[in-house]
Amino acid sequence: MKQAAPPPKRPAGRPRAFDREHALAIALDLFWRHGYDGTSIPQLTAAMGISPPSLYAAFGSKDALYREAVKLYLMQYTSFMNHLFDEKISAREAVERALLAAAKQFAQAEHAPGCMISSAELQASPGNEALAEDIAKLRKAAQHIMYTRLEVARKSGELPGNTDTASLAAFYAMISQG
Amino acid sequence: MKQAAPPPKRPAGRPRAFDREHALAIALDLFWRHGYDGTSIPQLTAAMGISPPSLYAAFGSKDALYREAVKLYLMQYTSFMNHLFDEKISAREAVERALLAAAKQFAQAEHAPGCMISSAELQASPGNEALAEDIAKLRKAAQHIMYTRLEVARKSGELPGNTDTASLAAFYAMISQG
DNA sequence: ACAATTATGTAGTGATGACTACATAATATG
DNA sequence: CATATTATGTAGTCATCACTACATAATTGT
Repeated sequence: MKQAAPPPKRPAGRPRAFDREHALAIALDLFWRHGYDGTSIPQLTAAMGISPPSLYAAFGSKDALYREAVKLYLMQYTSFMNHLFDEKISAREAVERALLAAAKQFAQAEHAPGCMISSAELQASPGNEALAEDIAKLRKAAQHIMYTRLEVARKSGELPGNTDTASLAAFYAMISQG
Repeated sequence: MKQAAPPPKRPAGRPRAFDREHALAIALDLFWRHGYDGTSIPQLTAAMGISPPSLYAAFGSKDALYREAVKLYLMQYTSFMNHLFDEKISAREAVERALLAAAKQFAQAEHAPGCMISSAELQASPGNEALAEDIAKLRKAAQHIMYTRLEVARKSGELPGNTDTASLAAFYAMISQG
């Protein structure tokens, strides 16, 4: 029970000496570029300008930091998927817009090339199997979104009834990740 | 000057106790699956059934072993590219056949999924820049082959004169690597 | 002022990486 | 048989990894 706590200004204790969000953005960039195993704690702390204990106090572990980076990645760089939920346009147009937006996104030079999720999947090394599986789930989820949209279109007669929507979704997913 | 050396049966010295080619094939499989950094010397020696000194005596270094594995990969698994040099069929058909053969190739369960070269490119970590650059060259070379074939078709009037062959080649390369 | 709490910096831990020194075994040639 | 040559096995080297123990500094609440 917090009693008479005004607006909780600060959580008490010594304040953090660096910007947590900025540090996370740096981690995202490095992980994106070099993968999980390819990015070392010394690299991260050097780029962030902090020491290992600060990193661990703020993020817990390398694994946890990576997961948070992926979360940020999904929030910032996969908004193009929203086109798929726009019911006011046809499925064909929705997919086309999503792919165009994705291409535009991934072509920007300020990011690392390619999709972080699909790149990460190939780099699975022993010891990080749990992480690799979670990443695989994410990729499959994205693919499932497109599959669902295509299924809706097929049932509404917009696509031929015998269209292989699963393959189509896989195909489009592949392209947007290339 | 070798004097009176019959057919050179054996090079003298203690004979190797394992099959070098078989060991190389194992290395290719591991590198393909887990990438350069993701494959450790203990992993390699364990899978080959030999000890580190034997590996180093036979292949020199991890870097050299990887390059040799890539060489084997190119010889064994990129023959589908040959369709592009078949002048008796149209460019469209050549590309189609190459893509189909590539898809069939990469779908086989006995190999690791995807293209070894393009997977490797994303895993570049500091310290292996030289290797990463060489791999990038290989990928660009493969892309250039397809580009050349399309250019021939364009100049011969088979494709519209304003076709963006470079983009087309990139597109097809992307798909075959997906 | 004092206690409680949280962050920081120095320095180090145990594990694992690529790679090798050294003695020894197995083959060729004289 | 002797010598040169090459491979093997044991064991270890040095670097780097993710992670942390510990003392200390900075803040909040009483």
